[in-house]
Amino acid sequence: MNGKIFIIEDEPSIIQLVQHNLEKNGFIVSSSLNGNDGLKELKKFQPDLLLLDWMLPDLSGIEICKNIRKDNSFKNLPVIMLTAKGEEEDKIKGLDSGVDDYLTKPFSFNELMARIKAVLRRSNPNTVSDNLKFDDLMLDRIEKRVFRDDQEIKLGPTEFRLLEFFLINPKRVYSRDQILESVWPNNINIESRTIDVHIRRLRQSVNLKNKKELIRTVRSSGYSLI
Amino acid sequence: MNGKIFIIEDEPSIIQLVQHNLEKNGFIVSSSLNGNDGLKELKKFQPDLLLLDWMLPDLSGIEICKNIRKDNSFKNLPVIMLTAKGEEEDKIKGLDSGVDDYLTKPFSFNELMARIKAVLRRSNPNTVSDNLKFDDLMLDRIEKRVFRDDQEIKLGPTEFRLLEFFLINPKRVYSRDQILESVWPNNINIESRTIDVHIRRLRQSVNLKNKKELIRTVRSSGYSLI
DNA sequence: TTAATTTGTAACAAAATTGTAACATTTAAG
DNA sequence: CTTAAATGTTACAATTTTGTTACAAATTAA
Repeated sequence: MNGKIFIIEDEPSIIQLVQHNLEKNGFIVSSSLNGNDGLKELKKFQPDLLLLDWMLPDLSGIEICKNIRKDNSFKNLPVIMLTAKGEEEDKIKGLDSGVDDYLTKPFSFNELMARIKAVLRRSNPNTVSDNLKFDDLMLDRIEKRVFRDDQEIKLGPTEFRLLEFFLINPKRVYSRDQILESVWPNNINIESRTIDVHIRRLRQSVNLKNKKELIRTVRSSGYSLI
Repeated sequence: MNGKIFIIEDEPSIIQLVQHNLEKNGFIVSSSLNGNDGLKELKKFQPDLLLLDWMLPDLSGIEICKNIRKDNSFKNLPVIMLTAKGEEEDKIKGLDSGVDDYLTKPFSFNELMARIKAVLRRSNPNTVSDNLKFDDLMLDRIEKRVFRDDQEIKLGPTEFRLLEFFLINPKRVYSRDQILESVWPNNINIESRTIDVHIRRLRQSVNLKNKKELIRTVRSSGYSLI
């Protein structure tokens, strides 16, 4: 992962948390605690993406966003807006002002990361290197391929999404409900037993001979990688 | 070749010659006849490279160059300076002001082209690719021809753009929506199934006998080269 | 203009994927 | 050991997705 991210956010603890984690993930990060400083710094920093707080001491996030869109050198700068709970009703307004995505506080860093990747992938594919690795397994989200060591593993769409899901937090145990919610398109109704079958299919593909089992069953809880 | 080049030059005949030839080579070109206009236009045009005449009616090329270097959004804009004979003694001064390369008038277009390529290759490699290659496939963007090994492949316009699109990021999987957005002129409405048919046509042309399949179908995701 | 090429879509064929049921096996508790 | 619950396995029909072909409309060349 590489690319520059700028943060405008008045809550120092959030800045610290996000900045630290983004840097750990290979991004170059800079930030401002208010809108006016932010707009100035932005010019110097030339980021690939902007994280923007909705409520700031001086300018609102929306005003900043509109400012940015007027400036030709930032015309296509992707913006992710951070909003506090209860501001949801304003979402549409925000989207109209040219925001690329939203995140409601409090959010998990993983969620933020996912949004950042998604947005960057659209605007500037080179900044996002998207390989998920675990043990001798490698999943390439861009080429949609999976390898174990150097041997390619062919997966169907659902198996791919399932493995992708596990790889984001390997080792973590997920219940069938959690898996269902994250891996299947929303509002779909399938039996929880169906997941077992897909796990079985995934296992069959992933467990090459002479390789150790990668998917763990946690009785009465769910599944995880191991 | 692709990329945007801006020219600031007060001699219309030179502009015409250079602009015309650059466009024939796939560049998008815009120009101004004096320094003040040029500086304004530059902002709008956001070029990948600037051709700058040394002597201009209002500002000197050097002044323009210094101006540009002060502006953060142009910090790394490559500049090639055009000088008339007899100004050589000033070359060093010019280089200090942040010019990337020089060309003494009169110059041949080929010479200019060589310098442009050299400079662009350093600053922005993606803009300098006359032909796209992948495996035994070669697409010449200038002559609009495609070869597999040495055998020419005739493609229709849409097939050509489609292949060109894939060749920029081969291996990467694109959804039908992404393909549609990038390969078809904006605001056009076609069914996503239509892409399948064009893929089929492209395959038929590209897959010569005894050659391996080059276009991969990724079920429920899209297509890529392979 | 006419002829030739290119393009988008519909319609059908083929292939891959999916969900579920039914049965088998394993596990944990008593 | 027996039993019940949870999970593994298999087969299969239904659905979804993609491939293929044909054709009329649109575009371009002659």
